[in-house]
Amino acid sequence: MTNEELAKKLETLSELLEITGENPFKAKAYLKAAQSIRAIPEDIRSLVRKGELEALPGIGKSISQQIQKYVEEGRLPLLEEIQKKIPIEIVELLKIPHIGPKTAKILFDQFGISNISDLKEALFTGKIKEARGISSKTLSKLRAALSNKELSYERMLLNEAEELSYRIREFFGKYHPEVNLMIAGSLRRGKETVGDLDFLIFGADSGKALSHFIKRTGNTSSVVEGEEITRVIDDKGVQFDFLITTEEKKGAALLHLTGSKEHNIRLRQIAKSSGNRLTHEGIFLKNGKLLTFSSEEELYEFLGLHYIPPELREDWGEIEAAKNGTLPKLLCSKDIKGDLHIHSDWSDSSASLEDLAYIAEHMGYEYISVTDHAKRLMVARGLTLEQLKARNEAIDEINEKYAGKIVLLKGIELNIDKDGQVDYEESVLKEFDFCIASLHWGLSSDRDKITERLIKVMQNPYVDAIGHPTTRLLLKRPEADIDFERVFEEAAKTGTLFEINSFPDRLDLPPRLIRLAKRYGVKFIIGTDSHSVSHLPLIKYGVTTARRGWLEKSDILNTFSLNELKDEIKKRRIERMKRYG
DNA sequence: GCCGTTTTCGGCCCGACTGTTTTCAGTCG
Repeated sequence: MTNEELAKKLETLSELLEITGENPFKAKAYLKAAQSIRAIPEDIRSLVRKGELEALPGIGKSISQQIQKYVEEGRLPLLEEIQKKIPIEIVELLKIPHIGPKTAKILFDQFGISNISDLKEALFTGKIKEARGISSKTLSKLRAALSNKELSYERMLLNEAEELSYRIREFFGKYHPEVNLMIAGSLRRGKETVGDLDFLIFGADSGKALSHFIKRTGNTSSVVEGEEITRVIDDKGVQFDFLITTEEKKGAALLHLTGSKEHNIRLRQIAKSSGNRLTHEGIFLKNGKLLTFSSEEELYEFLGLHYIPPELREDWGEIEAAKNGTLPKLLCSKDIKGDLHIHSDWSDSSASLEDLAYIAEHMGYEYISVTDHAKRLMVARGLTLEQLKARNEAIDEINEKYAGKIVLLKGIELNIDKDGQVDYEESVLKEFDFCIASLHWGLSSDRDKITERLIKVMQNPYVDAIGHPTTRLLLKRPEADIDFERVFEEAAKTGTLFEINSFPDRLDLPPRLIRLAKRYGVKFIIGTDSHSVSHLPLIKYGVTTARRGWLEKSDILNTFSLNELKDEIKKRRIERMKRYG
């Protein structure tokens, strides 16, 4: 049982309450509770044990009791009660565009439809010809939505979303240079995965440019074209939202379209508490007069807040921090002095050492760490002792050739075996400048077992960092079940660094765990896990993820100069040797 | 159901767009 599982259950409960027509604010309360649980890094079971559930925002007496039952007996009493009235699976229907709680209720009441396959059958066999409360127009929209359903739900990885947004930019830049386009939404916040692309658009003939864009995407069946909002879904199912605004109003519009929704709600509450109304146009004062803002900075200032960078806008405490002036001074890309997780063609990358040196120098780095796979990872051509020796000599040669330009550190990516041991003896390990240890097998074994493996490996004096710690693959494989409270508590003692892996399908650690680790005093590195020279620029996604985890320059060891970095690694190894060696 | 530095009761973010229920409800972000 994980926080995520409980959050999903509470969300389902919230949706069922909406469908059954309960007090909508009660339904919202369950949704808020779900969000609260998803945002915290601590295991919900330990909060229940400590009796601290009600300290979470949006969780009061009643929901706390439900959660307690769930943790102790694996059931939510309210869910069981509602289940008697309506099948739980009906929440599936809400995923379909144009079906909300009211329409779902109508479908169930009038036709007994409670899942997608029932609905499909009913729609396509003509079982539903007319319904009270659902027009024939809506029915044909539903048919359209269901016939290409699998296309419309997918989320994109951050890099895919960014590349797509550049193509949209190019289109407008080429054909409509007079309009201004600004990227907003979850892409601007740097969220790990992106559902749709949001753009602000302003300037002369924005409407005309958008009509052109709609024609170009070709798919006109699902277009929404209003005065202010244009929505298009392309033939791959990707949704583009455009908000038309003006130069004077673009600050409020950008804030609105960037979100997150939860962040916006908090800001509107703040405006409201002083009698004003915050909308996408600006601030409506008590007397009805509209104040406009051409930048977000001015708007935050009006609300009495320091400027909040988009990456922090999740209502995870940033508003309180902006009020008190305690926002972090976030890390920047230019702070990074080197990439500490790179593979070469000595193992399974396509990049030669010389390629890497050349690119790294041109990226302005001071050093990189070549962390080829260690011998037990056969599929990735892990290095034998002989190969290792030869590779290290090759690194020495490159370092001589590039002296004064870039330094290649002799690194390795070790495999953590089932007992928390790694691939080589200490006599071999001590030759490396930098060792990352990663989990590559046994990812689905039970919580205690994986946790123990990590704790054991962190006690190895030469294991400097843990690579892609949760082992998640975004949109593919969930996080391994690991007790990170125990792991980070131990890491604070062992001085083990935690990687923020920049590869777009990993972005691992996730931000909520970064924040937990930081609370324990853990330090971090950012690595790309590059397997080709083209991967080195992916570091920016690692930086974004670190920013979403509220990290500052001093939290990340690869913002240090080479000498500082070496000293720090040495210091930490000596400390571990004293304790565990 | 939750919440409170004006409140333990009476609120709970805000608006665009659509379709149709000629004054508004439902969906969406």
